[in-house]
Amino acid sequence: MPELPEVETVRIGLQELIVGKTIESVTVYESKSLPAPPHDVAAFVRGATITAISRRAKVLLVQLSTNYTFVIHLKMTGQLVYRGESNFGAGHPNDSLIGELPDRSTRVSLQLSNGGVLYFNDQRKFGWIKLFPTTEIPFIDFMQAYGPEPLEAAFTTDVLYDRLQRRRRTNIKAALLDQTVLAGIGNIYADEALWGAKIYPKTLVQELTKKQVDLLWQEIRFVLALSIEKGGSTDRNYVNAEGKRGSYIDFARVFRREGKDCPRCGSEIIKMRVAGRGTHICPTCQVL
DNA sequence: CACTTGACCTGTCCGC
DNA sequence: TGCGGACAGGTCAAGT
Repeated sequence: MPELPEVETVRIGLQELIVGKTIESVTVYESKSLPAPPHDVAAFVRGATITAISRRAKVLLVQLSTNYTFVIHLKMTGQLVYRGESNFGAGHPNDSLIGELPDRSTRVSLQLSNGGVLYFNDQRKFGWIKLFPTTEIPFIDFMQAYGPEPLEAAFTTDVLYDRLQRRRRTNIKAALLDQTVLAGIGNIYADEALWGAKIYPKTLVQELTKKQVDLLWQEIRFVLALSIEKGGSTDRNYVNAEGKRGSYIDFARVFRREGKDCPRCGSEIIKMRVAGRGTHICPTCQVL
């Protein structure tokens, strides 16, 4: 579900809503979602102040004053929604996509000292929250394996070209979804960027010209930045920290637009299967 | 080793 | 309406 723009949108929202607030208690509705002895977690975080929210790849990091950090992966259907102050005890905002909380997909909640509550909802239970000592975070195996952040200045077109060399014999769609090549792209933005660069998703990485990679680099940055501006994509479950939807999907050129016209050439967009994932292309613009 | 497939879960949608 | 099957934005372990 949430890819880089969605996770970044949640991060921005949480930064506004919960930084500086103190954790009073933790409620675990589903132990799979917070895989640790709950008593330990509750004891470690009680009384801790939330000092910063950051993001690496699709992972959110909620840093606490006690030198511990919550590491959170939303996977396909995870949501982090804050309810407090203005709407405390009064149901929910009218423009929120979700209703009264907790609901049946609520897995964990954090009660804050101001009366606000942060809810972790996750319909499919793939997502998780883990607590780590802050100093250990850079050494966690999956954190070490992540490729570069595509929106950082250090991510040049040459960096993309070099990173792609580790998956020369697979197709470009699978390579873009590989978080060790570059971090943060998922199914939506892989399809959108490949359409932008006019690349057929089954093209082998080793067949791509440098010129194609340059264009792909540009399109990756374009779609990710545009989506953050639009508050991410709400196709099904995704909502931001206020429970509101994102609007990138209204600007999508191919994703979930099968049967509709390609905005560039007017051909009918088709859906196919690549790297085990539903893949949307313009059969005229994107050819081998 | 590089790469692909199935499993993890719940919910929804589509065809019969 | 009911029921079975396919599918859904991510990532691993297990398979080839």
